Order: sequence, then C-alpha cells, then structure tokens
Amino acid sequence: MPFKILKGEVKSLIEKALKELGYPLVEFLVQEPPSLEYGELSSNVAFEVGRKVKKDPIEVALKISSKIMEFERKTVKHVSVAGPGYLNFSVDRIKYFGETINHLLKEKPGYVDVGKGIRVIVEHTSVNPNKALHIGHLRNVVIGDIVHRLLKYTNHEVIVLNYIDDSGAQVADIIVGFKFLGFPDKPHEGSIKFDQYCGDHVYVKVNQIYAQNPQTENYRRIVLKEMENPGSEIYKFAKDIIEKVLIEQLKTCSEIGAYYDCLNFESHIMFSNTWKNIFEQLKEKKLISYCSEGKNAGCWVYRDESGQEKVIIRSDGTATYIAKDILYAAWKLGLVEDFFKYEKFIVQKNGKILWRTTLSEGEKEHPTFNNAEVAINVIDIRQAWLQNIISEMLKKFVGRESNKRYIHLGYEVVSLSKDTAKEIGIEVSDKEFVHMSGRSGMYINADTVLEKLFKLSYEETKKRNPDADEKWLNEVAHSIAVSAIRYSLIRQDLGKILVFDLKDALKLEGDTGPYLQYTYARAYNIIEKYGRIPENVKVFDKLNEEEEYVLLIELSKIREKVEEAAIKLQPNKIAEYAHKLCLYFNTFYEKHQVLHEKDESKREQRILLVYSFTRALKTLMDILGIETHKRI
RNA sequence: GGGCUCGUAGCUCAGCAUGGAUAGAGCGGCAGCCUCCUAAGCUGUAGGUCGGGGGUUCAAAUCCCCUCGGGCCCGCCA
Repeated sequence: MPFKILKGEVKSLIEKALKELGYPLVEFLVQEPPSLEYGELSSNVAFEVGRKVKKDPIEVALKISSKIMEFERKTVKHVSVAGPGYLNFSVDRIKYFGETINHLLKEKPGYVDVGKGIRVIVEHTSVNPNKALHIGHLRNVVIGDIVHRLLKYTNHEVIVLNYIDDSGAQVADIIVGFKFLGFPDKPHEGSIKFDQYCGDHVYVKVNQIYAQNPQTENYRRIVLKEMENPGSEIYKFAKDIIEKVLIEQLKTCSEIGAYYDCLNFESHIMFSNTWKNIFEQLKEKKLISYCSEGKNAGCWVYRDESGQEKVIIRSDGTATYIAKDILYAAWKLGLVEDFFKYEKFIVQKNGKILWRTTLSEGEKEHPTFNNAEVAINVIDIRQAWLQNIISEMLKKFVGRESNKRYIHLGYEVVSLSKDTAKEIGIEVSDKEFVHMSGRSGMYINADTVLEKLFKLSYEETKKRNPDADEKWLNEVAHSIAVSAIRYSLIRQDLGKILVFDLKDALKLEGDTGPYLQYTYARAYNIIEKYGRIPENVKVFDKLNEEEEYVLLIELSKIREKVEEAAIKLQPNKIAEYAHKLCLYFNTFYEKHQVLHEKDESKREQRILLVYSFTRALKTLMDILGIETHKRI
C-alpha cells in the first residue's frame, strides 16, 4: 500500500469523526511526525478545530481520537494525543509492510501514471558546436537526461532533442581561425579530441586575437554572411567542421549515458513562409503590437506581463533572434507545419539511430519529432526572461482550452570553487567562486573530469578486487566515474549555483553516486548468496526491529516520491530519496544479520525485505542513469 | 534605475509551496567498530543569532514588510 493511500485513510477517518462530533469541517494536514516514536502519521486537525470553536486543542484531540477508535479501520491501528494537541496514528505494521513489499516485488516499483501517455519533448545539451563540453554544460546534459528518464518511467512519450546553433558567432569564430588566421583544421597533437582542439585552442586564441587586433573581427562578419548561403565554400567548410565537433561532443554525452532522438539545426528553421504565417496570427491575436513612437518606434514588439517590451520585428522588417525561438517553440507544440527535413546522422552507442535535420531532400520515412503536448527546455537561468516571454506568448496563442505548454526548465550555472580555479591558473582575488567562460578559456572540460574520475575509480576498484580481470575493471570503473559525476551534478536544487570543486567531485564516499552503487552491491550480494527468492512468505510479522521498520516506511513512499519529482520536474528529489533509502539500508545492514539469522521465517522475511529494497533502489538508479552492479 | 534569484553547522547542501512537537544529511574534526552477508560502510561526539530588523500568529527557518550581502537578467546582437 502506498503511503498516499494510508494518508487518505487517516484523512477520511478524521473527517468522519469531525462529522459525528458535530465539529466544523476544517482544512487540516496529515503529515509525517518528526519521529517515528509518534507513530507513522500525525495531524494538526485539533488545532484548526480548536481555533474555530474556541476550545483547548488537547480536549478536541482527545474527543476525535476516542471517536476514531470506535470506527472500523483498515490499516490504522491506534490513535493517540500528544504534545500541544497532535493526533498521532500508528498503523498495523504487519499489514502495511506486507502490502509495501508486495508492491515492490510484484509490480513496477514506484510506478505512477503521471503522463497518461502524453507526448513530451525534452530538449537539452544544445552546446554551441565550436568547443568541447565543460562541466557546466554537463549539468545541463545530466538534468535533461534524468528528466527524460523520469518522465519516460512515469508514462510519458518522450522525444529528446538537441538544438544545434550552427549559425551563430561562436561557430563563426573558429571558422575565422581556420580560414583567415592560419589555424590548421586538424590538430597537430594526434590524440586531442577535435572538439577540445576547436574550443581550447582555436576559439580561445581567436578571441585573444580579436582583443589585440580589433579589425580582425571583420572576418567574423564575413564568415557569418557566407554561412547564410548554403552554396558557398565557407558554408560547406563550416558544415564539415560543425559535424566533426558534434561527433566528439556526442561521444562525451554517450560516455555518461545520454542519448538523443534528433539534432535540430538552427539554420534549418525556415524563416520565410512559416514565419510569415505565424507572425500574421500573432498580429491577429494582438499578441504583438506596432510601436509608432518611443525607442522602439517602427518595430513590432511583445509586451510582457510586467510591461517590458521585446522587439520581435525590427523597423527594417527583419525578425530578431527571439522570433526564431518562437517559431521553433510553435513547431515543438505542433502549432505550425513541420518545416524540417530529416536524415539519419549516426547510430548511437545504445543502438538507437540519431536523426538530424537537413537542407537536402531528407528521408520520406522518419519518426515524428514534434507535435508534443509539453515542450520542456533545459536552459540555464540567464535566459529566464526570454524563455518566459516565449512561454507567455504561446500560452496566449494556444488559448485557455488547450493543455499545450512550453516550459523553461531553468537551472543555475556551474562555477568553479576558489581552489579549483587557482588550480587551473585563474586569478580569484577575494571571490568565493569564479564563473566559467568559454571565450577566455576559464573552464574545466567534462572529458578531463571524467578521465580523472575513471583513473581514481579504477585504482579503488582494483584495490578491492585484486583478482578481477581487466575488462570487468574497466567497465566498473567507468560506471563508477559516471555515477559520481551524474550524482554530483543532480543532487542539489536546480535553482542554486553549483560550485564545482575538483577535489570534492573526485570523492567516492558519502553523499555520492558510488555510495548508491556500493549499497546496491552489498544488498544484492545477500540475495545472490542466498541463491533463491523465498516464495511462500505471506505475512511479514517478524520484521519488528527499529531499523527494519524505518527502512520499510521509507520504501513505502516510493510512488509518492517518484510522482512528486515527475510533476514538479525536480530530478534532484530522486537522488535525495535514493540516498536516504541507502542510509537506512546500511544502518539495518550493520546491525542485523540476514543470512546468519537463525529463525528461518525471520530470515526469509529479511531476504524479501532486502530484495524489495534492491528493486526499489535499482528503479531510482535507472532514473538517475546510474548503473547497478553485483559487485563493485 | 527596473526585475529575478540565493543567503540554514568550518565547507557542500536538505527542510520553506500547505507555519507547529528536539532545525536534518554529507564532507572535514575528534573518539571508536572488520575471527560475522563488501569498512566505497557503520556508531558516538563536538559544531547552528536558520544573513539582520520589524510585523502577523497561541506558534515563524517557513507567511508579510524593510534592510544587508552574493549572483544573474534588462540590444532594432545572437
């Protein structure tokens, strides 16, 4: 039985008591008490009623509790009054635990049908194709990938897109480097990844040259202009470079287990016809208005809810950048025709075909990538205002009766800690952290962190498993490195700046991904050593140790936790919950024996407790994109 | 100037929407625990003006107002 239903039972018992006692039907809460000494659930109802009828809460509580004790109850065993007037409920543990374990063993653990099969687009990564991913980009990838996994698990049809800004200044800069400033288009050092070469060397140095010699910036204008013309030599050259960078970026993403359905190229968003069409509709619906005076005279602008204006169409009739975003957002929600053509790009490590948009004919048969009910866009918080404008506009555009939504899933940036900044040679002065900057070379590449983590995990794993073969060691060490980085990038609230500290990130103990993997392996080991899953256990009447009880109550909340994370789009909650379960499991593990328990029926019940724990944990780890291993 | 956001233990963070019973974890510190299912673990301990002030309330980390400090956004660039 899920925790939620238990709450519901308590709630209706209270409501029934209020009715029979002639008390007003007030709003009240049913929540978890601070300690299990008080029972599994408690309610503040007596305070609320007491205030209304001007009575002492304790007196009211006593009346309600004795009334409830007269009722027939399903799982609630006992009601008591405590403190200033709390009603505390304790449940029939044997019954409740039996239902909890059965759910975990026989059903999809924690499954809640949040999505009812609706189609959702999750767009993430979207790194300019002129450099390698740094640790900040990786936060985006991890958030997006975990949200996609979470929504998929809760019955959404999820499409994962990666938006490629192939026509912006950043790409132009490296093309300038190759075409005008003499950088070879192949790295001299044979082993360096091409994306790292472009970002760490060419992009950074080109920007240094711009700074020293401002006329060179003219090259950028030339390149940008040429890149608008698909027939030009520069265009073809840029296309080739972009693809090479992309391939390398995608390698980094697949290293940590992130995959996509389609790459949408900015330059393929066709402005002409489709844009005119939607622009007319925006005018008709009065979502944008013409400015005849003021600083935006002659432009079509959108006025947001706080009265700020954003120019959509310049006075010369051309569209601004955000217009492209609006059109693209409308495409995602299926509000305009599908103007893209598609072709296959690569086969990813997980076997799935990655599609891309194209200017050529494209393939006739291809999956549908748009037409979603909900479009979720993982973009850092600096874009919040512009993204909000798009959400507002589209909401007004589709109207009240439509459920279509455009969501900006914003997150704070990743900064470098003082120590880490110093380590890579950045002046820190008195700041507590330093923002990264791709242009000035102040960042830590994702690949670098992954490599360091891999080496460390490899050593640790080898130390613990001296006889293991190389293939297994590599596999497990890689998986541990991935779990460490994923966990450290997802564990905190999206709205907070993540201060990245290399020393911290290289930790494999404590509140980390490897801790989950370790705990899983420990638990799984018990099941494996036992060799079978007991089948005829009907009643869980021997799990009455405090540690078992705490673990079981926590396990019973899995559906609530998964549901909450999915509805609120808070992937960090999954990490937090998984960590808590592991803490409780390890406490139990240290204190009580499973295999060596003498009482056979107690032993079997414990085996099933451990087994249901592994199933719950595996589910959460799958959502987090962290692999489980029988040994680590 | 306008707007957004963060401030909780030495450090990194939960808790705040829906106010309540001793404010929770991890790291780091100190003291312990491997003849027993993996010590990547566990136990104990020290460590807190919940940035500050005021208000609402029987009750505020949580709600309201003010204030201080950090960060971000505010182009007919993309």
